[in-house]
Amino acid sequence: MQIGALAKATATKVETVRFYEKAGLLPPPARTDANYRSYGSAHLQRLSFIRRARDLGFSLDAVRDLLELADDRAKPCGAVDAIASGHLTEVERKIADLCAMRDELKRVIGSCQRDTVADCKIIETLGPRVAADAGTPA
Amino acid sequence: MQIGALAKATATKVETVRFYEKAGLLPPPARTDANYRSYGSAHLQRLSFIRRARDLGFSLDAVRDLLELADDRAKPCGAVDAIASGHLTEVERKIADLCAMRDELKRVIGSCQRDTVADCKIIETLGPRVAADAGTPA
DNA sequence: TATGCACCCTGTAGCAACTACAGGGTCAAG
DNA sequence: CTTGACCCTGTAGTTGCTACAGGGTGCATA
Repeated sequence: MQIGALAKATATKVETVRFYEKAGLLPPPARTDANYRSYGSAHLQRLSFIRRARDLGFSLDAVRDLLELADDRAKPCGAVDAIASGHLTEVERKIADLCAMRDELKRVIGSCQRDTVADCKIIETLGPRVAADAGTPA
Repeated sequence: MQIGALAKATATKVETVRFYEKAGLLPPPARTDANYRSYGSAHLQRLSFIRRARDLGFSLDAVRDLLELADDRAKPCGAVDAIASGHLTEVERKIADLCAMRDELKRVIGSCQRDTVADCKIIETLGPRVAADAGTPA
């Protein structure tokens, strides 16, 4: 299987496959006489794993750790759980941050019904209407 | 006002202030004899504006556009609204994506009560249990 | 006066996680 | 035998900073 076929099978760009190899996530495959990468089903499985983990928002570092754990079937499952739970916490934090942004944006957008920037509540909210005194500017 | 004071007043790092200047968000201030940047209240206002917009998640490009609009008080307010609304849509999309991630993560994490990676549901979910056949691997 | 320290300067390199290109080689079909 | 689709390496770009390295400035204190 050439890199293009592997990429297509996993909905990944060819450049990204090579990037994962360089990043140490995907082991370097055998090469043909023409120096083309030649992949087998083990690579397909591994890249699928990487894609799924990335889709769940795991960082490349986390994916590397998960792959290492997955490779040693005797390792304790708790380590996997710890990575996933830590990531879940992080995702929940991001959601909370974004929800706060969303609420504030909605509040700000809803407050403006004027015509020009001079009266715009949005601009007003962003920059406090301090007297346009320059102090010691330029 | 020196760069350090401006930075402190806006909870910004000194390097970030210089970065905003290079990025064209903050106009270059006057310099002292020693070539130190010298800021006035106009700069303080502008940097505050930038910070607030950034806290709301606007990109630097969007902030640049907002600043341009804010500078011309005759401009129509609708342009501001368009930028903010577009950003709100984007934020809502991100929230939806993250919530989907969170739900899936919770599902996956909750499903595993085993001891080792061999039985771990999390790993199982990430890599489909295809027979560990290598096909034409290395 | 010296010297130490906090502050300032420029310019560049690094982070994540790719993506895109430049400038080539390979291979099968028409 | 040429066209096109594929492959190769290596580097630079993206966003929004952050962190140096390698200097200069300015004030207070011993």
